[in-house]
Amino acid sequence: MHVDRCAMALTKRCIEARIQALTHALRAAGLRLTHQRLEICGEIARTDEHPDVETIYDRVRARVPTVSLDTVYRTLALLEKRGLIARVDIQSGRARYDARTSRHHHFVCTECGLVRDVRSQDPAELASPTCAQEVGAVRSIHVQFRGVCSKCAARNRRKKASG
Amino acid sequence: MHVDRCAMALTKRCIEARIQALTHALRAAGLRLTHQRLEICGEIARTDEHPDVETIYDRVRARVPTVSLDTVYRTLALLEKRGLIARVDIQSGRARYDARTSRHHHFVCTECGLVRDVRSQDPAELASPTCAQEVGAVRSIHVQFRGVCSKCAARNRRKKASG
DNA sequence: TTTATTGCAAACTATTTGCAGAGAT
DNA sequence: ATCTCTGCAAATAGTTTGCAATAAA
Repeated sequence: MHVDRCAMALTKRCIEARIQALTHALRAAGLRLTHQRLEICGEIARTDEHPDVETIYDRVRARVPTVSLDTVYRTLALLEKRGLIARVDIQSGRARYDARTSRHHHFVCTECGLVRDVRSQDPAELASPTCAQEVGAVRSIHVQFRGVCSKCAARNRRKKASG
Repeated sequence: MHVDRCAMALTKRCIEARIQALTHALRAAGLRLTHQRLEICGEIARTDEHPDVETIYDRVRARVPTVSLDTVYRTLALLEKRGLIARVDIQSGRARYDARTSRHHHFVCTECGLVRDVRSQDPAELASPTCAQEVGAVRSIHVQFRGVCSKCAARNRRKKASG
């Protein structure tokens, strides 16, 4: 019997739990749980295919024909801001270029946008796991460490102290 | 004496080598080494701050006032296509959302855009290296394995066989 | 009732493309 | 001389925003 060690299947239980987590968090924050938001939460919770905004919009529209694309954008942004869902692919709408061709990672400051090269210390870290290899042929590995750079952290401390 | 084990300084030698690599590759490919392209290669080679297109444009314009933004875009795209420089941040101009909150990585198919969750096998893999910690406080780690999914690979094989 | 949320439309940002003329080989 | 490359301008894609109307609490 073949056991897929990498499978991360989505059970009904799991979907329900996700919807609960999303809706409860909204309520707890004193935000309104509108019909639209409920359906958007449902769609994002019920899939693992990392849909883009347009796709979620289309699916929600099948249930709520009057929903607007803007509302989908706003709701997803809201959920992301609260850490309830994650945005894949994009940091900002801006491409940045790097002439360094050797393998390395990037530290990205989420406040000022600073990008600094980070040498990978552990060579093994760069080996693509068998899970990824099962999905397809891995050509490159991109690692981003996101956080707040020391400059921004210092600025924040100053602001806090003075404010 | 403090030794920065993570420093990746850019020496004059290194910059020259980069420019050589870029310009030679263009020539070798039978492409024209225009004044504009030379300056763009120079700017991208001489920095490690991962400038965005607008920034490169501004810098090149200081030397070549008549250069257009389009040319900068086109040249960078050309260099990237040939694997001479790398694009950071962006896969496509499209955000995708993920309701899974547990730590995991992503396999991204560069042909069809498929995104699949990849469980990280090695827990140590997720530890942020001290190099990154020196730049700032790491809040999250994003790992993307880019390549061609098995479906696309199969389609490519079929196309090749029939064509 | 109150105030957050919605839908519309318009604005905005980053990027791409068609085309005629300029310039590298 | 040839044919790629450039600059212009317009188009496009994805996303955000202002505002009056709507609906959740």
